[in-house]
Amino acid sequence: MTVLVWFRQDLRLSDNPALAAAQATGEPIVPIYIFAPSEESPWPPGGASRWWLHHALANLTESLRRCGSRLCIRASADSLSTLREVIRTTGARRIVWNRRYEPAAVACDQTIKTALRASGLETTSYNASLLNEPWTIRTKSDRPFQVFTPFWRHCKSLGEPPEPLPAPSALRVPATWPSSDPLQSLELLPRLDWADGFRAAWTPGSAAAHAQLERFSEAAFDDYSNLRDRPGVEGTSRLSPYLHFGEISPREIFHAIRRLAQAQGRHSSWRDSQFITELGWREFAYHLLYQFPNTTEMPLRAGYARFPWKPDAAALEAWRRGKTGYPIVDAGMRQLWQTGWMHNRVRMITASFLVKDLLQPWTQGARWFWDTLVDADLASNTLGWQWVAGCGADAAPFFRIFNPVSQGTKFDPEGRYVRRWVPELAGVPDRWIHQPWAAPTPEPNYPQRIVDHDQARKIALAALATLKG
DNA sequence: TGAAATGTTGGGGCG
DNA sequence: ACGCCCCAACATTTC
Repeated sequence: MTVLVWFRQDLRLSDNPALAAAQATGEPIVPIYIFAPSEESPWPPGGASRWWLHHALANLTESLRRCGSRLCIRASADSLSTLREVIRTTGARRIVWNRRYEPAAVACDQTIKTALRASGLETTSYNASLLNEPWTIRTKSDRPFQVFTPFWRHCKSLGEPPEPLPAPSALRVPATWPSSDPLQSLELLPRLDWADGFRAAWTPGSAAAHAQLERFSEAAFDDYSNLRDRPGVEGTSRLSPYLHFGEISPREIFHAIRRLAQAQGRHSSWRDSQFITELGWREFAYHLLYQFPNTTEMPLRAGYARFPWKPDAAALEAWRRGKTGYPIVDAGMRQLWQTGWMHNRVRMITASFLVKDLLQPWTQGARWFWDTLVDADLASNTLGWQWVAGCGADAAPFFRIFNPVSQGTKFDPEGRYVRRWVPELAGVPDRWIHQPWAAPTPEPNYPQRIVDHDQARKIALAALATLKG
C-alpha cells in the first residue's frame, strides 16, 4: 500500500513532516514533484526562480537517491490528473504533502484534496514552512493582526515551534516506479545562458542551505545587528532562496539559533534578536497573504487604489536596467539582474525610488522582482512592496521617501557596494560616489540622473495629497 | 526599517 | 559682566 509524498515547496528530507509521516507508515514511498506553472497563475515562477528550482530538484533527486529512492518528476497542466495517473500505476492508497499558502495554491490543493478523498484516498497535509499556521493567529476580537509588533508578540506568547524532524537515511521503494520526465524536459534553465552570475553567487540545495546557516550562525547576533544594513558587507544570512523552496525550514533555523544563543549564554534576549525577528516578518507576510489574498494585486488600504501613478515605460526600463543615474539604485538593480538577489536595505531604496521618485505603480516593481529574484516569494514580495508603497498593513507611510544619496552615504559610506556593481564609477572619489553628477569631473560613461530627487520628492508628496481630497 | 523643515538650547566670540 | 549674535547640535514637527 504505497504512500505518495507530493513535494512542492519543501524540497528537503530533513524536518519534512509529510515525508516523516509517510516513513512512519512503514509502507513503500513514491516521492513525486509536479511542475504545473499554469496552476500558479497569475504568479507562475519567474526566470530566476526557475533556474533555482532546476538545481533544487536535481539536488533533491540526489538526496533521495542516497536514501535508495528516486524523485518522480512530471510536467503537467493539471496536477490532479497527474496524481491520479501515478496513483493508478503505483496502487497508492494514501497521499501526503506539506501545505502551501499562496492563494492559487490554496485553491488548487483544496480541490485536489476533495477530489482524492471522494475517490477513497487518504490525504493528509502538514505544515513544513511556517512557525505557526496563519489561521491560528487572531487578535482578541478574533480578527487577523494588521500590525507587526502585536502579531509577533502574540506568536512569541505561543511558545517555541516544535523541534525539527530528522531526515530519513533510507526509504522503502515501491515494486514498480511510475515514469518520470527528465529534469531537462521541464526547461527550467534559460535558453540563452545568462546565469553565470547566479552560479558564482549561489549553490542551491539543502546541504548548501545548512552550510550557509552554519557559516552565518557565528555572526547571527552582534554582527548581524551591526552589519545587516551594509550592502557592501556580507552581513545578512542569505538564506531567503533556500527558505522559499523549502531547502531549509524556519524551525531548523529557529532551533539552530536557539542552541547557539544558549551556548553563548544569551538566555532570553535571543528571541528578540533582529535575525529571529526577520523570521517573524516572514511569518507576518504569510499571515497577511493568507488573510488578504487579493493583496498581490490590490492595495490593502483601499484608498490607495486611487493613487495617481504615472506609468512611463522609459522610466520603468531605466530602473530595471540600473540606469537611473543614482548609484545606490543602479547598483542594486544590477546586483539583482546579475545574481538574482539584492540586499534588503537596497530593496527598500530601489523600491522607494521606483514608487516615489518615478511614480510607477508598485505592482510593476513587484512583477520585476518576481521575475528576477531567486528568492521570489509571493508573501514576502507582496508585503515588501506594499510596505514601501505605504498602502499595506503596518506600512511605511507614503511620505517616508528615501533619499538615495543619504541612504547611500549612510549605509555604503566607502562606496564598496556601488563600485562593485557599477564598475564605471570605480574611479570616482568617495566624496562623490553617491552623487557623481556633482563631481568636478563627472564620469562620462555613467548615465545622467533621470529625475532630480528633491523635485521628485515634492511631486510625490503632491500626488499623495490628491488622495486626501 | 526617513527626511526636511522648523524649533530649541547652549557655548563661545565679541563689542 | 553683560547682551547679542552665530551656529552647531539636538529635538520636534511635518510631510
